[in-house]
Amino acid sequence: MNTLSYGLLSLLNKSPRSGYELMQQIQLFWPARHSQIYPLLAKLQEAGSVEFIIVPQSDKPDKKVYSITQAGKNLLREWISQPTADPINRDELMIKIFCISLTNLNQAELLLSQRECYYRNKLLFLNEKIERISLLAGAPLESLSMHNPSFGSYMLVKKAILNTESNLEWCKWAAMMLRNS
Amino acid sequence: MNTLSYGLLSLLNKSPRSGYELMQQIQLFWPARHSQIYPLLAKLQEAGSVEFIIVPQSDKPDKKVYSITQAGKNLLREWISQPTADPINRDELMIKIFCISLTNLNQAELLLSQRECYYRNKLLFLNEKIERISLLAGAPLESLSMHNPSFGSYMLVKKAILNTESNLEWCKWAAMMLRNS
DNA sequence: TTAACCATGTAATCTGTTACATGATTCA
DNA sequence: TGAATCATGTAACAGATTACATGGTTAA
Repeated sequence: MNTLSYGLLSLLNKSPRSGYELMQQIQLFWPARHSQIYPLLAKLQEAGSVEFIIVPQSDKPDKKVYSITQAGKNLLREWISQPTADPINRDELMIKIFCISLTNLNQAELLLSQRECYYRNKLLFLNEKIERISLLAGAPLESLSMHNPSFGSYMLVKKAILNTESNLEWCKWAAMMLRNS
Repeated sequence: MNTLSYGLLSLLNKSPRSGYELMQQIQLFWPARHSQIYPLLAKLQEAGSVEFIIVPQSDKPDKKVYSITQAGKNLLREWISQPTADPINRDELMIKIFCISLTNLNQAELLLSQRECYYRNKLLFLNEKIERISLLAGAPLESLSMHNPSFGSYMLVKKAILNTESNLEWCKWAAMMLRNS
């Protein structure tokens, strides 16, 4: 059981999903490729933490829809009470910015504007996401209770939005610092 | 040449350092252990990107002090102009918060307060760091030019501070959301 | 007709963590 | 006396990425 396994269980704890859907939806809090997810799902199934049914589809390929078992829920609950590892952030851009004096102003401005664009798109995506959560929750988001099924998603997306906004702010500040050079 | 290698080169581009010092100083932008760094330094040296001298110390163990070579600088400069990978963030806490409804309010509040404490300490550390940069730079930080040797560090620490503040903000907001449950 | 999306899987490789190994100095 | 810091290295293992493999549908 590694962290990604718990991530998969946490999604399945909300509702049954296929491996493909899990792969798409876990990106926001634990980036992973399908080649990592499919073998883990098989292991979780062998261990009795999840089970699946094959759902035939006419327009698309058939899919395996996984559900969490009671054993899986217990595992997840136990894990929550164990010590939490520190967050890990790795960003190539910060290395490049750190030694930006090796290149010229244009290069530096390009790097920053590309990243600003990335964060802008991310914000658009996150705002769409929060609107979808709002519709699903059926209540004003600010008054959501911990037991509302949408609560977890809201907390997650809210954090992603705050972080992305602070990153955008930094991009603008950094570009300004460059222009004043 | 992987990203960590460029991270090491970017530090050596500022000034010569030992493997041990590199290990400590790279944590802020690319977390890595000494067991990853020492073999990479050996490879970089074989490739002619860095060189080292052994500096004997009386009170502490002798150390290898590495410097970047011209070839290393060229490598680094070329790398900056190549496409930049998206940033990667992984945080166990977000998985736990996502399925927090499995546990009780106390558990949830504990998780958040522990993380808040972590971010508070990080902020203290970063503020100390920025003061040291300020002393070193010998000029008001807000007017630092791109070619000042402290510019890169300032950009880096500034981003870390903005991010940590936004994370702290989220922690407080999330705790409030819980209390209103 | 070409690319994108849906859908699942395995193999090879690279990256990162934990553990093993050694040994001096300093501080509580 | 025991823990922490300085200092460098290797080995084993776990985690993550890229590439290989297959094949249908849909929209530009």
